[in-house]
Amino acid sequence: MADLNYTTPPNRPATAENPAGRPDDPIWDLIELLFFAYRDFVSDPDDALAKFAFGRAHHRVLHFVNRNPGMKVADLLVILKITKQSLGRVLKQLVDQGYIVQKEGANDRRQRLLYATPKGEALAMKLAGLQTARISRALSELGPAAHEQARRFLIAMIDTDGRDGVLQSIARADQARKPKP
Amino acid sequence: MADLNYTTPPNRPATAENPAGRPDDPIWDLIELLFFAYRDFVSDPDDALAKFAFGRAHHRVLHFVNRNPGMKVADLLVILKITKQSLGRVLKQLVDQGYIVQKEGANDRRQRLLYATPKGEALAMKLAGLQTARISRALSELGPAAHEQARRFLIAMIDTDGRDGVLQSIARADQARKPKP
DNA sequence: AATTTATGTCAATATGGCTGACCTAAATTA
DNA sequence: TAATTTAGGTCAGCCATATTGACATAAATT
Repeated sequence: MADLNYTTPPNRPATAENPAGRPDDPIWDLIELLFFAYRDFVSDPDDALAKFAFGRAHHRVLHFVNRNPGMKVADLLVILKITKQSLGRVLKQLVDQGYIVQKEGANDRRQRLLYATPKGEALAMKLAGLQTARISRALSELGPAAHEQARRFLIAMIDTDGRDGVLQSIARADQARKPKP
Repeated sequence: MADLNYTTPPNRPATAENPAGRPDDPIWDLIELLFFAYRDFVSDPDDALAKFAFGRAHHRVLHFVNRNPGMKVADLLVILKITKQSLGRVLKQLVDQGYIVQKEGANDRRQRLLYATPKGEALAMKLAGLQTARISRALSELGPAAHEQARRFLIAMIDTDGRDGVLQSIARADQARKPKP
C-alpha cells in the first residue's frame, strides 16, 4: 500500500468517436474493471452455493423466481437468454429439492408458474445478502450519490432494446414486494 | 416507451448496516443491473468470437496477454483464477493458430513469456473496440464525470485485498503502451 | 377439427472449468 | 556438487453448463 498514482483515468475522456474518424482508443480501465468487479461479485454466492452442490445457474434461476413470484417458464428463458433444455435440468433440481414449486396457471392451465418455497426464499435472500454486503461496502466508500450514479451507468450499458424490459421487470418486482408496515 | 416511474432507486440508501442490527434490505436494483449489464457487455465479443471457433476463455487470455506483453504464465493464472490445465488448452490453441507466441525468459529460462502476435493484437483490439463502443455509448448518455464515477464504483466492488494488484496491473499496462507521438 | 402455444424430455455435442498424477528443465539452496 | 524447489507442460478423467434437434403432451386458439 504505497504508490498510488493510478487514481485518475489514464485514457482521454470517451467520446462517441474521434474527430478524425479513427476509432477511439480502447477504454482499457473500464473494460478490465468490469471483468474484475464482476468476477468478485459472483464469487461470494458461488462459494456459498458450493456447499449445496448448486452452481451459478441455480442461483440465477432461484434469484429471478424469488423476485418475480408466479413468473412463467418462458419469461425466465427470455431473461436468462438460455434454452429451455438448459433451464430444464437446473429447474428440475431446484424443484426436486424443494426450493421452487410449480403451480398450474389459473387462466391458462398450460403454464407452470414458478414460486420460491420458504426454503427457496431463504436461500435466495441469503445470497442476495452476500451481494448486498459487497455493494454496500463499495457504496459506503463513495459519496451518497454513488448508488444513483452506478445505477445510471449500468442501465446505460444494457442493450438499448432490452433496457425497457429490464427496468420494468425491476420496477414490477419492487412493487410486488410487501413494504414493511 | 411510456411509463417511466422507475428512474429513482426503489431501495432506501445503502448503509453499512441498519441501526437495528438487522441486515439491510437487498439492493435489488444494482444486483440485477450488474447481471444484465455484464451479460450484454460480454455478448458483443462472444458473438464476434463465434466466427473464429473461439470462446470467452480465449478472449480473456488474449486480452491480458495483449495488454501485458511478456507476462508470465503464472501471472495469467493468478489474474484469471483458473488452473494451469484449464489455461493450457486454450493457450495451446491460441499459440497453434498464431495469435500468441511464447519466448524463453532472458533471466529465467524456465519462463515462457507470452506475447500477442500482430494477428493476435489485431483480434484483441477488435474485441476491445466492440466493448469500447458499448462503454462509449453508455458514457455519452451520461455526464462528463460518468467515466470517473463508474471507475470508482467498479474499483470499490473488487475484493479489497485484490484491489491493489488490479490497479497496478492496469497502470503498468497503460504505461507500457506507446503513447502516440 | 385443426393448429398453435407452453412446457417437458431424450439424445448428442461443445466448452470451460476441475482434480490428480506425473514429467522436464532450470534455478535455487544446502 | 547434490538435493530441492520452481516454472511450466501434459495426460486422463470428471463435472457443470450450455447448445441443437427431434419429439411428446396437454391446453388454448382459430
